[in-house]
Amino acid sequence: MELKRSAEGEKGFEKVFAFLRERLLAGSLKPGDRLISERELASLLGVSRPIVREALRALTVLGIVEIRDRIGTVVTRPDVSVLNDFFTFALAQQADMLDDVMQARVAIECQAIRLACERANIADFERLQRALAKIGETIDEADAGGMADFDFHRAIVVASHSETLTVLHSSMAGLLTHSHRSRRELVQAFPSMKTYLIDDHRRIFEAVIARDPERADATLRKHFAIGDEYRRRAVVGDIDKTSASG
Amino acid sequence: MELKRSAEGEKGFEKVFAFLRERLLAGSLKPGDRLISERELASLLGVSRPIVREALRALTVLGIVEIRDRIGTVVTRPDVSVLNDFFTFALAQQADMLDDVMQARVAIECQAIRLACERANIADFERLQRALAKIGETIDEADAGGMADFDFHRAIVVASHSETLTVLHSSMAGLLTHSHRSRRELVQAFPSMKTYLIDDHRRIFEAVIARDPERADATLRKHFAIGDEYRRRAVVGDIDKTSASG
DNA sequence: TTATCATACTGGTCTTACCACGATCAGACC
DNA sequence: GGTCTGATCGTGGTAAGACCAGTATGATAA
Repeated sequence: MELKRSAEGEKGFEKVFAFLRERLLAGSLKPGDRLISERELASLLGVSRPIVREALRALTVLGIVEIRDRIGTVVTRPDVSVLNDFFTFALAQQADMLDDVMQARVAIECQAIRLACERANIADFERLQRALAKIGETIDEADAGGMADFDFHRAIVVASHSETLTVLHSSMAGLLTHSHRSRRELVQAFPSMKTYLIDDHRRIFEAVIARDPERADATLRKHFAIGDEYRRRAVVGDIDKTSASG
Repeated sequence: MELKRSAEGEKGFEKVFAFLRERLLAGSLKPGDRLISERELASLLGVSRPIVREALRALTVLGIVEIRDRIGTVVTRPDVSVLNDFFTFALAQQADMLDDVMQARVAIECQAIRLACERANIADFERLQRALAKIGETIDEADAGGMADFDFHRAIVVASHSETLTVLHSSMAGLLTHSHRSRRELVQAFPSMKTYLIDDHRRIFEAVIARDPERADATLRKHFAIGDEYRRRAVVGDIDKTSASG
């Protein structure tokens, strides 16, 4: 009983969580490792099994460990789903967050495309090219078109070879997929969007090929701005077909 | 046939979690609301209290609810700590992620400063000015200097008035604080860093004041690039300072 | 009316116990 | 001797009941 006070009032759950976090952060617990059993952990830290399970469950939702039924608890590589969950909940309670998330997406992609200009390899180029072609093929389809659009943008982020940027971008994917689709549905309303979508993405692609970060960033940024403009026009019902691109 | 098992194999925890998620996503549970007690929830869903606590704990680490001792469980506004925890763990298991996180930070800040140029108000300007002054005052102190540096950058993000960008930036704060400090420790080694730090931040400030997104972005980006350069030089030993006691 | 206190909550935790299944190894069979 | 089989043990998954320590609230006493 007296050993419990290992760290100033840590209250059971905190104790277990801190214990595991320590090992995980210190690196003594690495992905693939199997934790000791819940019972051992419980007796080791002087807490009950339910408390241990609370801590393990907490680490599970954080994507740090995975509880395998009748097998044990193993450390996993950090997973994106946490961020997905978070954004899902966050968005549900703050609908106005969508614009915010969009801003974050722009941030991530514009940085990613700069890195992509430096780091992209042949495979990345090919993936981008395929995505670009797909955009042209599916220009008249809302669903497939939105998918192709998203794939292209994801290819940019992947080409940055930055795990963190990819993770962040993916975490917003769920939310933005909807955005992509609704944008695609505007194609029928704005014929000029076809050229906008195709030409813009082609210009972006070319900038990456040219390995010109500034141009790529600027082009991508303008691409987003024009997309916003279209959406704005759709909202106010200002249906026309002027210019585009630019 | 039993109602308990009618929920398509949902295994207790999943059942509770799904139940709460449903309410949270549907909006019937909003921030500030107090959930029913654990005991009620348990009997309502036909599970035991420890299971309910697992689910509540899961929501807690996701920053969705807050369990208040002897008060109850209340729904909170989405909190940053989730992302903090995630990035902390993720980084611990992938040390090479630090550079990646830095890239993400650059992404967030460069986007934030663009928004700040549009949205910043007087209070934001004042906060930036104070942070700028602080940087000058603490130029010779590693700890306080690093703090002032970070405060300035945080002020930029805050001035963007974007919740998501702020959240993301904050989530990387913990990791990057260390980076800031070590960078500050280079000041003694590179006297030229003093002018770099002061002048750069002043130029960034001025660009925001001028509400010039392009210039602000470019200046901030250059600021980061120069910082990288200093760090690179320090790594290759292009200096000869008190190499010990680092 | 006010102040005090008993009581019925709340969450926080522990304990014990059972289940179903995977892993393992001993023994039986080939 | 080698292989297959099966019982046992350990694992996670869960239930039920109990206790503690505070809080909130109401009733009672001043």
